[in-house]
Amino acid sequence: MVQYVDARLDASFAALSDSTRRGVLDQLGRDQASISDLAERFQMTLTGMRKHIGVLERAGLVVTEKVGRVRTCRLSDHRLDEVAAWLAQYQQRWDERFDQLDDVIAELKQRDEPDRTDQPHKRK
Amino acid sequence: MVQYVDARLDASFAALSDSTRRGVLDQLGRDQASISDLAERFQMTLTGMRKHIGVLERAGLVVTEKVGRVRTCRLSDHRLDEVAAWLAQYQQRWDERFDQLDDVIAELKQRDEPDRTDQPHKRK
DNA sequence: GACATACTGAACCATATGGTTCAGTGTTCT
DNA sequence: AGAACACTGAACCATATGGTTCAGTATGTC
Repeated sequence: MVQYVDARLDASFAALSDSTRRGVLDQLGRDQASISDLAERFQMTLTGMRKHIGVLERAGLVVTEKVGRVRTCRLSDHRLDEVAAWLAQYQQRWDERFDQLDDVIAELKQRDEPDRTDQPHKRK
Repeated sequence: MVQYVDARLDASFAALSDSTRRGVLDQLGRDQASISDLAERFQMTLTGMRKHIGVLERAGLVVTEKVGRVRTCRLSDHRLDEVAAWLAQYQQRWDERFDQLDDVIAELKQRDEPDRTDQPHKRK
């Protein structure tokens, strides 16, 4: 099951790694749009845009529905929470790591100046 | 200059779209490591790991330094703030969009039943 | 000096990506 | 019925990705 989360993270990050696709998400955040609309706005062929939409769909970020001859694209209810969670955890650990560095530095300082034992640490 | 941000976002998201690389970041968050250390832990050849490190370096997420014959890898001070900012903005707009949908639905209801103006909104 | 270690670079492989063109298919408009 | 429209699918292209092997090079160790 960890693998599924991993695969979804892979797909989400990969889908977001293209600025055209980020632009499409942005656009769909304003209003739903057809493939033609998006192709015109981002100056590319219908086929090209269809592929981007396919990537976003497979990543679960966009849903589409075809009515008559037009396929309408909308943001899905996938709020990128897993991505946000990964990122938050990364940043938290990053901060902790630098707190530890602070501690090490403080300890080294204490070793250098052993009589000043009541120095406050910056963070933590 | 918007393009530079775009390119950095591209590189950051692309770097994060592989679970081995996310694992490496995680590992480096605990402690610095050599290419050999990482290659062994993630069960791949030195050359393979070197490539992943190259991707992470180019994305600015990792810095390396070669001393003697060993290259040591560390997290860089790049805290993924741009990525976090993009994500936060996306989620914020996503929320706003669904709030707007609530409003539209409420208005439609009012138009259908003009005498019942005090109905509470239902959150989708 | 001989040998092991740690990495590097080139070459290769299969597959994916980001795009195109071109030839359909099905829908809507007149 | 015929034309215009919106999309689809296949084929193609150049480049990137995620991995490998193999043959170096530089650096430590005995």
